[in-house]
Amino acid sequence: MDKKTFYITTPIYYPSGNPHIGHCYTTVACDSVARYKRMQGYDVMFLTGTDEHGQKIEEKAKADGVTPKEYVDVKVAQFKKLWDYMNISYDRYIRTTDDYHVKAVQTIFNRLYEKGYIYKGEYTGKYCTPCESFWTESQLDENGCCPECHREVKEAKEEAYFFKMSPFADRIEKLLLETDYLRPKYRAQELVNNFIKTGLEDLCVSRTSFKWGIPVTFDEKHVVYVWIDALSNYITALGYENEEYDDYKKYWPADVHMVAKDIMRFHAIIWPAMLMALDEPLPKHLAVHGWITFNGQKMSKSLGNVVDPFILGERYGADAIRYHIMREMALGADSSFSNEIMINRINSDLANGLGNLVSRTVAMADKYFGGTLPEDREAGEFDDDLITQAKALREKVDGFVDQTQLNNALAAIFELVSRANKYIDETAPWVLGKDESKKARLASVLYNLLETIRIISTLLSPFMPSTMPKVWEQIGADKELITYENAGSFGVLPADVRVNRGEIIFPRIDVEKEIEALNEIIGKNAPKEDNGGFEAPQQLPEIDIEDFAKVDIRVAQVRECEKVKKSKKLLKLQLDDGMGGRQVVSGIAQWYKPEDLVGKKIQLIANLKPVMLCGVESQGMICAADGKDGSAVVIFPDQNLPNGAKIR
RNA sequence: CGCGGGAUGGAGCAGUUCGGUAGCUCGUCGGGCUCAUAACCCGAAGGUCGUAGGUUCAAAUCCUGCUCCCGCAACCA
Repeated sequence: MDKKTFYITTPIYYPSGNPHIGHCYTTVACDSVARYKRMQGYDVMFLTGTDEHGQKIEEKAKADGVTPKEYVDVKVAQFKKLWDYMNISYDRYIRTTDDYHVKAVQTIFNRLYEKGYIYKGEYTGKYCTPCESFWTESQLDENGCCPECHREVKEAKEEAYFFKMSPFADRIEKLLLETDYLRPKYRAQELVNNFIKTGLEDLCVSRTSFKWGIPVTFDEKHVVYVWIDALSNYITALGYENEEYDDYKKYWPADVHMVAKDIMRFHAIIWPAMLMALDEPLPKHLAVHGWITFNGQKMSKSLGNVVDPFILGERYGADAIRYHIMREMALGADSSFSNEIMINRINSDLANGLGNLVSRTVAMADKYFGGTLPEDREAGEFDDDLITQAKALREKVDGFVDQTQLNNALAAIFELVSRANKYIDETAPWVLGKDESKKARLASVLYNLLETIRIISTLLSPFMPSTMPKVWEQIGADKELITYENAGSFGVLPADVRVNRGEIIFPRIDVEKEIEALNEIIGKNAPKEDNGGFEAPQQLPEIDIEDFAKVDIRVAQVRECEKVKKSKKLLKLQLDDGMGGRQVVSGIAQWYKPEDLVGKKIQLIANLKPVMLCGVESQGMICAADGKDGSAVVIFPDQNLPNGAKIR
């Protein structure tokens, strides 16, 4: 008799840096669902991995003076170390550099080509000759120039293979709007409006501008561009078109792909299109979650250090981190993360709520009965309410897990924790303890509490796998009693259950001291490691003095300044350049108000070819440095300089 | 008018689908209890639900205008 299967995946992460708390988010959630499903008796396949090709990796490796493979090997070890640390129970780890994956991708690519879904065409984009890089419109800087060197880019063409998307537009629209594939559903409208109604563009699936990728077998100068390489991991890892594994029939289609919202688009549109082209079944659900924001800002590499999961885990335990992440996470929405929020949550839910419940219950069993409950019982008035709620919990949690609403699942569990704490107050066991004739009643109360804790801890164990066994030890629950089946019934522990007082499960944390300690760690680590989060960009190729002489930089004074209406980044400046004045548009509106600039002297690149930005002409560019948080900082020359003075 | 999300007591959020006394967590204040990790339980204060109109017997909820914030606009979870 075959067990029902359940296949869940994380995205394959891009190892261009070290893993941070953001990566934990998706992975921990998937792990909890995977563990829950295993507990329910499913045959679970939980896949995670790394997406190891691409230009950025190639560059990073070069900068470090190693081969791309050497580079990713190191990073992958970091990822795996983090997953071990967070108790991630993945069944399989796929690397896109794995041999079997490479071959399978080539097969898939060839098949799509043979079917006529892939054709050779030309990729048109903005090309920066000095940097030898293509950029998309959105990657260009505020002046429409190369984001690396801020020089002008030009339209250029490159031979490339394309994947036809349009044949699948209708089916994808239906998938998004009429099925429950996408979670949360409300994002479907956005996708359809933005991408399908505007016409699905064919997708560039090969590149010739870098080498670190899977070669196209029939055209060796091309490598497979990210889509077909990365997305197909979900099936190659099961053995699709390869001999390494043989689980495709068993596990596909996936039950849940979990992703963060920034890659929703690829999983909501491109991935289904690929599968349709291959005539393979579509995954059942795509669960999209938001980002962890830190003090209102999106997580970034530099902030990643601030909430280094290893440091946090060391101080509070992996389970506490897991709990916080999942309790905070709502499907689709962002959730804020700060050390203070996390510590408060650990204190109120884990220490005060659950930990203390276990502690006081076990302590009373110990104190009044020497650790072993007598078998006499006497029911009382508050019992039914508690027992009913306890027995109903499993079904509630099941529902939320099936909807991948883990925050709600945890909320439901902790409602019962609250109920149990209240029950203690209602029944006042310490009063019963003083009256010899109430021993049977007291035993009932404590037994009911132990049973409630057993149910709670069983259902919580997929979320907090390393601490729940400690709870079982303390409440005297034998391992074989901890089952999903038993979590739905009351009265499982033996009547003469024996408890074992143990160490405190979730110690209370002193918020102020802890924040201080963390800040100290951050203070020590951050600047040393990376110059306050700032990485100096690579130096550009050498130029001679003639090249420099071509650039005409001058002092100019801002006469008037106003926002460009249609944009949020642009300011329109009227300058006195000593040559009759000119208008310049600059993308600094996020950091400067018009009144900050009026009257100031600035540095003007005077001979830059004029461009239209948001319908406004810009006859030059003003000099600004990149701040470490990505801001622009205008360089102001001395006020005494005459307008039009040359800078060299 | 590129697309979308949001604006609810001090903070963070739910409620808006199918209008009918505004709810949760944390925090604050008062009380209770003492088994427990200064934890637990009860109670209270605190919101004209961004703004201006409209529909209605009735609007946080439906419609319209406006303001502010945020995300996305093809490759960092």
